[in-house]
Amino acid sequence: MQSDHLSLTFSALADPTRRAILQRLSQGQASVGELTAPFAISMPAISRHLKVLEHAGLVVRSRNAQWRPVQLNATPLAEVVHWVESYRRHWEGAFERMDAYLAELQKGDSDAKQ
Amino acid sequence: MQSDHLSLTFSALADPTRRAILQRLSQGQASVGELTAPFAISMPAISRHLKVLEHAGLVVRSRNAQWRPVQLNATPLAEVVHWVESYRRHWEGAFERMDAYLAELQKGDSDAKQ
DNA sequence: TTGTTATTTAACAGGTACGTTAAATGCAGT
DNA sequence: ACTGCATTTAACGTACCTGTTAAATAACAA
Repeated sequence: MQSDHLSLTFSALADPTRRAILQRLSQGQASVGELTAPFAISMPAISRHLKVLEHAGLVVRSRNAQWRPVQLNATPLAEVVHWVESYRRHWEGAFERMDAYLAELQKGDSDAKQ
Repeated sequence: MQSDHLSLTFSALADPTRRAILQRLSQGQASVGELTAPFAISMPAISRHLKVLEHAGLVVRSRNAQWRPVQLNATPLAEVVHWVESYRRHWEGAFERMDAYLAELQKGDSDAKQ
């Protein structure tokens, strides 16, 4: 496992089950049982996923009797957005080039038809 | 390895060597040898990292004599930003609560001093 | 053809990820 | 203390990740 924070966050997000858990939590806190229900995997497996998310700082846990409610903490995602945003000009550049290319294609098309 | 695109992208980004490669490529295309130089790992290892990045669509490769130039393709990052942005209100909410908390602390502080 | 350079593939090792089932823990109620 | 419920930990298997070195491949140059 990586120790730098960004790697930790990205690898936590790299699993679709964990992203689904975050999505569920974006609607409010939930118990481990509630989080397990929608999936076809065992509760221990979900418990491990929660440990990964907690270690990445993406969820926080508390205690309420025998329940361990899980709550979303989205703050590490700000770091992700910051990192990704530094590449924005590159993907926007690529989209523009694609647009120009498609426009050129279309132009060539209508030229051909005339 | 995950097959859904977002998982593929996130796990490609979860490695600091691969992120460093992307950063280098944001300044222009490079050969495998050039990409290997700054790191303390072997060229086959870099070659494998490039395969992962290519599989995630984050780089594209071409051929020029015996060189295989690598070029950044940032378009998959648009998908990442889109996913992460849907959580923006959550982390901004958290920051606001933190600000309010700090303001409250400071207020309590100056009250105490008077 | 032969040699040189750039890169990839093969074969291997060690560590990590993710799932399972069974046992342990923690808390509440009787 | 005993029972029941929610959750975690333990033990295990399988597969994947990341690195290594040595061999294979591809393109050029003589």
